[in-house]
Amino acid sequence: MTRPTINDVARAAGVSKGAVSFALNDKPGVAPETRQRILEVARDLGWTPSARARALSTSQAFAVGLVIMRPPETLRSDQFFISFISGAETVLAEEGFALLLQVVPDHEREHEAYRRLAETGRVDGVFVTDMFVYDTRPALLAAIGLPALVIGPPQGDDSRPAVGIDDAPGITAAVDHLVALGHTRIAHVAGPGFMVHGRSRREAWSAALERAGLGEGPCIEADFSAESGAAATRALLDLADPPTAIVYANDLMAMAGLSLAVARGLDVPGDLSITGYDDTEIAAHLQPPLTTVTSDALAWGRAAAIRLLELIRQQPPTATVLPPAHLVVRGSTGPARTS
Amino acid sequence: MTRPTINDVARAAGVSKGAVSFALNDKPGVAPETRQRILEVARDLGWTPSARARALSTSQAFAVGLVIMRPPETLRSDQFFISFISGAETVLAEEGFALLLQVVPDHEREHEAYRRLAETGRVDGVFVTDMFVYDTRPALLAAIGLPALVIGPPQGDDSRPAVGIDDAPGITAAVDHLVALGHTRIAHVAGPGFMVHGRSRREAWSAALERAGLGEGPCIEADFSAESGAAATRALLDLADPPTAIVYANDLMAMAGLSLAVARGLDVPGDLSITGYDDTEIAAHLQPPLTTVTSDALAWGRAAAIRLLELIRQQPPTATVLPPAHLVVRGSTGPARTS
DNA sequence: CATCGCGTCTAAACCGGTTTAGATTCGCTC
DNA sequence: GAGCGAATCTAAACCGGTTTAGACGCGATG
Repeated sequence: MTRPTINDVARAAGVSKGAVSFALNDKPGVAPETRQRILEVARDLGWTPSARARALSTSQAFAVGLVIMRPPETLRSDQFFISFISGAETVLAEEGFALLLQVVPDHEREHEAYRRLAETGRVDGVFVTDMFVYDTRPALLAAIGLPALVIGPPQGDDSRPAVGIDDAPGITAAVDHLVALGHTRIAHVAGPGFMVHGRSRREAWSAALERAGLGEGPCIEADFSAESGAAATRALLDLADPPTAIVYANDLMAMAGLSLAVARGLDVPGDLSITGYDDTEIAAHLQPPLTTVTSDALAWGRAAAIRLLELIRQQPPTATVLPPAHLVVRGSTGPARTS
Repeated sequence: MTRPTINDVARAAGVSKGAVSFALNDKPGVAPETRQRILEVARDLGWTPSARARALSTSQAFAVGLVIMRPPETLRSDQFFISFISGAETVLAEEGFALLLQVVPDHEREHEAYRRLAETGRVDGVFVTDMFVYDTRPALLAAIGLPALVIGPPQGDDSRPAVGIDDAPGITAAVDHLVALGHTRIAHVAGPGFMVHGRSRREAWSAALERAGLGEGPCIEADFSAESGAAATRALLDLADPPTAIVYANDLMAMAGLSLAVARGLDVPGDLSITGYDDTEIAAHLQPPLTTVTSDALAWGRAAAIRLLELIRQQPPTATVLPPAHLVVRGSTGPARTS
C-alpha cells in the first residue's frame, strides 16, 4: 500500500537507481529503448518521484512563498490576491513548484515568517507584496540570500526585481475622464502614504490635476478600509467648497463613499461623481455602477511567477508586457453640475 | 555563507549528530548539561533544522494543502478564505506546519491537484472546501489515503471528519427577524443546489417559513455571483405578487439585489427588506447598511487546523465549540409595509 | 567480584532521490 | 589487432536530518 520508490522501479526494470533518475529527467546516458522501458515500468507501478527526496538531494524546495500581512485593512483587496495567486499558480504548477502561503498579523511576524521560510529551506524564493515606501523586507531578503520578487511597479530609485502594473495610467485616465466631464474640484481619497500603491495613486492624481491646469485639489489620506473611506468622504463633503468628484484609491473606499453620499441625499453622479480602483466583482452591480480602474491580476500573477522562477534559476529576465490598467466607465461618473 | 547543518553543530559541540537531534527534539538520552551546551552552540551558529531533510527522514511533509476551485463565482467569498487561512495559519505556524495553496480552474484539475499533492508527498493532509452535495473528493482522498478535513457543517449521513459552523441558525434568525417585522412574503435567493452551503441555507429558510406557518415562499436558485443575484432579484420583483423581503444566500448577491431594487425606485427597507450572509467588510457601509449573518472565520480556521493536525497524527478529536453564526441586524430590514 | 541495569552517547543505517566516478562494451581507426 | 573514444550503465557518495543498535562507564546488587 506504500508508494513505490525509485528502487522499486529500478528493480522492476532491471536497472540501477541512477538509470531511472536519468531516464526520468531526460538526461543523456540512457539508451532510447532503455529509457522507454524504464518510463513504462514507472507508469505501470504508478511511481512519482518524491518531492521530499528530490528537495533534499537537489537542495531546492521547488516551492515559492507568499506572505501577506493582515493587520488593519491597509492592503490589497482579497479579490486581487485570489486572482493573482490563480495566475501565478498556472505557471508554478506547470514547473512543478508549489505555493506556500502565510498570513501574518503584523510586520514583525512577517519578517519572522520570511526568515523561517528561508532558514528551514522551505522555499526557493518569495513574492513581496504591498510594498511600503521605505520597506525593510527587500534588504532582509537580500541579507538572507533569498530570491525575492516585488509585486508592484518597479521603483525608480533602485533595481530590485519587480513585476507590476503601473497604477498611474488608470488614475490619470480617471482624472482626465472627470476633467472632460467638466469637473474642476476633483478630490482624492488616498491610501496610506507609506504604502507604494497608496502614494503612487495619489501622485498620479495630483499630476493629472496639474496637467489639466486645475492646481492641487483636496486630498484625504485613508487606509483602504471601508470605514476610513466613509470618514474621508464625510470630511470632503463637509468642506466649505465640497468637490464635485472624488477619485478613490480603491473600490472598497469608493463604495463606502458612494453609500455615504447617497445617505446624505446626494445624487450620484448628478451631485457627485465617484471613481474606484480594482474593479471588484460587485462594482458593476452597484447603484449606480461604479466607474473604476481594472488591471489584469491573472496576467500579473503569471508574469510574476515566470519572473520569480527566472530569478531562482538565475536566468535573464524575459521581456513581459502586462496590459496596462485601464478605466472602466460606468454610471457613477457624469457631467459636472453647472451651478 | 551556506547555512550550517547538524554536522556543523555536532562538531562544534563535540558530540555526534544523533545527540544534536535528540537535544533538539527533547528526546531522552542526553544529559541535561550536554543538552544545554548543544542548544547553545546551535543558537550561536544560527542553526535551524532543514525542513527538507526532516521531511525526508520522517516521511512527513510538515505541510497541509488547501485546494480551492475558481471557476464561475460559485464559491465562498474571498474574504472568508483569507480570514479562514489566517486563522488556520496561527495554529499551523505554531506546530511548524506550512500551508500549501492551490487555485484550480475546474473540478478535473482539482482532483489532479489533490492526487499530485499526495503522490509527491508534499502534504500530510488537506482541507476540502466548498463541498458539493454529491462530492467525489472525500472518496478520492480516502482512496489515496490522504487525511482530509471537510470545511463545513458535518453532513448527517456520513462520518467524514468535518469542522464547520452550521448555516441554519443564521438563516433561521434572519427569517424569524423578518417574520417578527410582519413580513409574510419572504423570498430566498439561493446558492446552487448542488453545493452544500447552497442547499443547507435554502433548507433552513424553508424550514423557518414552515415553522412560522407561512408555507413555501418564492425561491430562485442563483450561483452566489453578483450577476446572478441581480437577475434573481429582478425575477422576484417581477412576480405578480412580489415578496416584501428577500433572504440572500450571501452578501454579494444581496448587495447586487439591493442595488437593483434601489435602481427600480424601491425603498429599502420600506418596500423591500434584504438580508445577506457573510458580513463582508462593505456590508456595514452600504446604504442602507446590510442586515446579514456573520460567523467567525478566524476561529473556524483555527479549529479546522487543530482538527486536521489531529487527523494527521491519528489523535482523537478534541471537542471544539465554534461560536454559532448569528444575525447582525442593520438598516436593510424593517417593518413590512401594511398595504 | 561478577553481574546487572541504567543513563549517556556514538556509529551507522535509513529516508528517496541526484550526481559523480568509473566499469564495460562497442565500433572505429591506424 | 592494439588503441582510442563515445555511449551506456552501475556503484557509491551525497543531501541533512531521524532513529536504531550497541558501546561504554558507573553505581547498585547478589
